[in-house]
Amino acid sequence: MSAPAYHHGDLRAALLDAALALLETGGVAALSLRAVARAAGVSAMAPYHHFKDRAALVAAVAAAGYDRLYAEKLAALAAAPDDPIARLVAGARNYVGFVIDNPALYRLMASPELAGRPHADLAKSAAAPAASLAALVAAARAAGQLGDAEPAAVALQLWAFAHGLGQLAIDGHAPGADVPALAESGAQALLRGLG
Amino acid sequence: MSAPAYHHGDLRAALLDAALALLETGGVAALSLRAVARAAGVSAMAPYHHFKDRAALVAAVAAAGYDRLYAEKLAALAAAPDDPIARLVAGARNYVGFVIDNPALYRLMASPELAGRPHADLAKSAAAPAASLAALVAAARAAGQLGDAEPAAVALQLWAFAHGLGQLAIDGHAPGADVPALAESGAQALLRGLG
DNA sequence: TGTACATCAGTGAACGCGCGTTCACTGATGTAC
DNA sequence: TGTACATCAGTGAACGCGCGTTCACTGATGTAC
Repeated sequence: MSAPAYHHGDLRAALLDAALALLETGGVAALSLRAVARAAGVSAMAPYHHFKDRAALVAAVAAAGYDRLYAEKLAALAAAPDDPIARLVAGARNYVGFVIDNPALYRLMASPELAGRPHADLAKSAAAPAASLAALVAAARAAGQLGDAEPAAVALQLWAFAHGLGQLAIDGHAPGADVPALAESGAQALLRGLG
Repeated sequence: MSAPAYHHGDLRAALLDAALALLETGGVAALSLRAVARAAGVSAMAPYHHFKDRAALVAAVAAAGYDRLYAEKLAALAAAPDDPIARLVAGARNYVGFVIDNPALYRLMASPELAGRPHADLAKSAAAPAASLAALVAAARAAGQLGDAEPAAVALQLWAFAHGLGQLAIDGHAPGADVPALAESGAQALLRGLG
């Protein structure tokens, strides 16, 4: 609780925190095992007791990102009282808000570096947001609010819009715009046009 | 014309070609000066006669990407006889097609690596697609096809949709989908809903 | 037409760097008896 | 309660790698006279 103990206590969590901080500072390129260890005040080898290799660390950071995205921005919508379309629109706004608040983390989550070979924990974490989107689209469809549009297609199109808008925003292509408002009006328009 | 000459002839173009090939093979990470030189069959130092440093090479590759995107996919739409909405929809389809055909190149073009400090040639090349989108939106607006929607917002929302759909597709999130068709129907719906 | 010479476009060796990862180790902790 | 010992979580030195970039160089080309 004072002098640095030999055993850290919760080094895994500390490494993930350090990785997140490095990520937002220097992007994915800054996410080296050595830098993370350094930032956590631990020897270069210590992370190997918690992560098989660099790829495992990167995947764990991304998985934590999906967990936060779902918990902070999407989970509440599943049980909200509003009608499905309104919840989808709110979801788009929230999603874009997450991207803007965590640019480097989101870029990592969407990075092709992870698309390579599959990582079990990551796949599980990434599935929650996708499932909540699919459920809302299905609910809207069941309520007759989407005409006869194909649910999987609607979900993909809505996701694409939110994903793209968030990326453009964090890449500096929407200077001065009220991006969350554009997320809402765009999602609304897309759903209306598809229905 | 036969034995490798001391003077290459057009090493700059050869280096850009080699860079493109490396990019599609191994992603941005594979785009090192040494690897490019190696692929072009030239010493590690030769590229420095054509590019100030690695960043300049990367920017030149991206600029070439924007040039191709505009020339192959967008330029013809400016003068096409169809009404503006139809041309915007076709532009979205073409844009997504480009992304799918050139995944690594597109990722580089959209990469934050380039957003850092500005590169004159790159900015010029990137401006052409943006300008053609803006012009089509303005034409649609003038033709009364977009109600009183704000043109800059419509352009950004449409771009976001195409950008996001392309990215999701190349990241493997649209397996089995007819992505260009989704680009069309989504753009159509978005524009209809916004107008 | 010939020659001198500046310039251009390449070479090749070398540097220092941060990286991922290996190896053999050691101190701290927990558990069986 | 005490002790033996397995296991866990850390250390620190060392490796080999590809990289960007520097330096001093050299062969090929083009131009002035």
